[in-house]
Amino acid sequence: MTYHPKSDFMRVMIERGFLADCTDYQSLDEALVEGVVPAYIGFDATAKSLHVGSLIQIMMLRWLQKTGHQPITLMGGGTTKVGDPSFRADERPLLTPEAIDANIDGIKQVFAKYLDYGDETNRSSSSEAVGQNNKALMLNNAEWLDGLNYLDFLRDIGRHFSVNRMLSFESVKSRLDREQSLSFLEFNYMILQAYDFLELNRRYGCLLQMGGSDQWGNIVNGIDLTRRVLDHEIYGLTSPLLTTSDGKKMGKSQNGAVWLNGDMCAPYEFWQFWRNTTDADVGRFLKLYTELPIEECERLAALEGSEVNDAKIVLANEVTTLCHGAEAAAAAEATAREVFEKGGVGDDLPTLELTADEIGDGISIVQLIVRSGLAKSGKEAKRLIAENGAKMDDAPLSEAGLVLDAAALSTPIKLSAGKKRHALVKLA
RNA sequence: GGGGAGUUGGCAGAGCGGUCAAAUGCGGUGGACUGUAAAUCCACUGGGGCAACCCACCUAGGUUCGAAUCCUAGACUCCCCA
Repeated sequence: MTYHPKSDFMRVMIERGFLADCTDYQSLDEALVEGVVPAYIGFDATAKSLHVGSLIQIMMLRWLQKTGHQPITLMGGGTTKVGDPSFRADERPLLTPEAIDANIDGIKQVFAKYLDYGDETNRSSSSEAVGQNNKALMLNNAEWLDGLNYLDFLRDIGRHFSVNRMLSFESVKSRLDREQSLSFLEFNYMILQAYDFLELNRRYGCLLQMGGSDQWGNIVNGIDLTRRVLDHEIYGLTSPLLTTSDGKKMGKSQNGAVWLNGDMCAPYEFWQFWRNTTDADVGRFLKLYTELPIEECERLAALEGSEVNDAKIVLANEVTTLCHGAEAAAAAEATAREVFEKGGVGDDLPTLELTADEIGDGISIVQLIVRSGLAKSGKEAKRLIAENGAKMDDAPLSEAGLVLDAAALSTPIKLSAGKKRHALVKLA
C-alpha cells in the first residue's frame, strides 16, 4: 500500500489490516477529511446472532464512529427474504418473515455494545440527524423493499442492469460453472442490495458501503446504480475475507459457529476461542479485533515460544471485554486459569443443571456428556469413552454403561472431553 | 413441449443384486509430542438406546431368499433440442 491517507479512518483501516480494496482511495479519503461521512454495512438476518465472522465488519463501524463518522447498520429485513447467492454453492433455505424479524431482534442486541446509537429518541431519527452528529443509525431495508411495486421497480431500477454483466460477476460465476442452479429469486439479490445503497444515499446521504471482499460485486453495483440514477459519486471499501493461517474459515469452534450473543455462546467459550488462536494469527487478530495501540499489538505478537500465550490471553480479554464487558472477561480468564493451570474447576465453565425429576432413578453418563454439550450424539459420547477421552472429575471413564443417581450428583461433578473441553454437572 | 444425465454419510466423491454403514479425500473428535499453538504421527468418525436391538444410500410403492444397487410412480437438479 503506497497510498498515504489524510483521514484518520483510512489510516486506521490501512494500519490495522482492515483494507482489502477500495473503489477510490483518494476521493473517499478527501470526503472523510471534509466532514462526517455516513457509511453502512448490511447484515442479513439468517441467524439469531451474528458470529465472529462478522466481527471485522463491526469493528470497522466502530472505528468509523471513533474517527468521527456516522455508522449505519442496515438489517436485511427485506434482502434476507431473497438470500445472497454470492460465493455460495447452493441455495439457502427460505426463512419465514417471522423468523427474519426474530433474527433481527437478536442481531440488534450486539450492535448496542459496539456502537453509540444515542438516545432512543434519536435512534429512529431520519435525515435530520445526518451530518449533525455521528450517532449510529439502525435501519432495516424492509422499510423500502417490502413495498416495492414490481413493474415500477423494473422500469426505474431494472433497466440500469445488464444481465450480461451480472452473469460475469465472480460471485455467481462459480455457481454457474458448477452447473448449480441459481434461481431468479437469488439472482435479484444483487439488484436489491444495489438499490439499498441508492436509497441510503438518497435518504441519509450515505457515501460509503463497506463489507467483506465477497461483497465487492454487490457494492460496485450499488455505486454504479447511484451514479446513473442520482448522479452521485459514492464509494465502496472491502475487508479481506479472513481465514486463519492454517487455512480454516474464521469463527468455527468444536461447537460450531462462535456467536456474539451471550445466550448462544457463553463468554467463557468466547474467551476460549480467542485464547486458542493460532500463533501466527495473534498479531493480525490483535490489530483487527482489539483497540490496543499498534505498537502494543506488535510487541505482543513478537513474543517468542510459550510467551505468546500471554499475548493470547490479552487478545481474549480485550475481545471479550468489547463483546461481553470487562467483568465477563475477567471471570472467563479466572476460570481458565483455575481449570488449565491448576486442573480445578471454575464457576464459568459450561454448566448443566439437572432437577431431581430429570435424574429420576438415575441418568446415564452418556446422556450427561451429550446434554452438557461435550458430545453431539450418544454415539459420539460412547466413542469418547471408548477412546479414553472422557473423564469425570479428572478420572478416565472406562464404563459406558455408568449410571449416576441423585446422590452421586449431590456435589457438582466435572466432565471433560479431552484436555480442553470441560463442563460442570450439578443439581438445580 | 421432446430427449438425455443425475440425487449416496458434515462436504467432495466411489459403489450398480448378497461379503455395504457403504472405498477414498477433506473436515471433525480422541491420543502422542508441546506452550490450552503450528507441523507431524496413531486411532476413531451416520443416528437412537444402559443394552439386546432398531432406523438408515431423495420420497412412496414393487420384484427378489436377499436392494444403495433392478422395476413403477413422484419430487428436485443439470444438459441438449424446440
